[in-house]
Amino acid sequence: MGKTMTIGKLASAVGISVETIRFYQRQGLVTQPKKPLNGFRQYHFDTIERLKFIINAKSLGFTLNEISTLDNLSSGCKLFHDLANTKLESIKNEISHLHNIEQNIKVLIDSCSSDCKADDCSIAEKMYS
Amino acid sequence: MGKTMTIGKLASAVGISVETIRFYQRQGLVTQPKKPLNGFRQYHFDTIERLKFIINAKSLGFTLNEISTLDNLSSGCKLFHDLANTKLESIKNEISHLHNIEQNIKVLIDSCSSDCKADDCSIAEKMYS
DNA sequence: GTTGACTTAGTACATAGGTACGGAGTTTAT
DNA sequence: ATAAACTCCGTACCTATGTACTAAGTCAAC
Repeated sequence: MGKTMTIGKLASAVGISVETIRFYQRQGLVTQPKKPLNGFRQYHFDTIERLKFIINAKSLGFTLNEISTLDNLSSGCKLFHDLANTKLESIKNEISHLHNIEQNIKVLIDSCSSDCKADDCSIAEKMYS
Repeated sequence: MGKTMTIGKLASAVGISVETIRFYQRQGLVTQPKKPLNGFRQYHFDTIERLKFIINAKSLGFTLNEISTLDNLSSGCKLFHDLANTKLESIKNEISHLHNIEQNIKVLIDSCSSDCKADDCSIAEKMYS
């Protein structure tokens, strides 16, 4: 018998909730161990690493769907490289989109004093056009 | 009789779907005119402006909930100024969050060649920790 | 040997912003 | 006058990521 644990221990070992682990199981991101006689499933130590991988990938902006296509890195990192480059592009796009919005909001904010009649407010002029 | 139109004309006037206008009505963002005898509601011309306001606000990153608290600009633009400043802050935060992610992904991408064995891959080292 | 903490499975709920569908009535164009 | 296009209302569905809850069974501690 190696290092195994129940789902609760696993959850606190990686700092997420039991419900979240179950959810990842339903999504196919984590495999569910077989049910033993007493009914309490035993999770292998490796599952901690798998969950950490998922958590790290999420923090890098990967969706659960994307993570599920990665499976893991044990067969080399080419897949990861490719997905990471794609993600990098989409993040750059998001950033420039947000920069645009930022600029537009700044222009609006600066375009009139902080409280004016609607009739001569250039914010109104811009927002209703 | 002033300028009124059915929902379909309204929708094509502002370039969104009928379903979306109905959705905005359900959300309380647009008021629904009374039902006349023939059953086909007539929308006032002003509703075009209201919808344009909503569409513009959305493109500035405001949520429908936020837009509903704005109501409109006819009572001065102070409310709008305040919300816009708050939104500007949150957009700046989002941008810096994305910049962080961008940096982290770049580091990962550069940290190993594009295809290596899992054992000596520094990506794996970082993703499983 | 009882109390409290834990696990099981399944299902419902939540957010945000819509999209899609169905059947019945109405209007418009030819 | 008839067919196509439009409108009405209500409801269900969609993505993404979980959270909450129930009822029943089990384990561990004192």
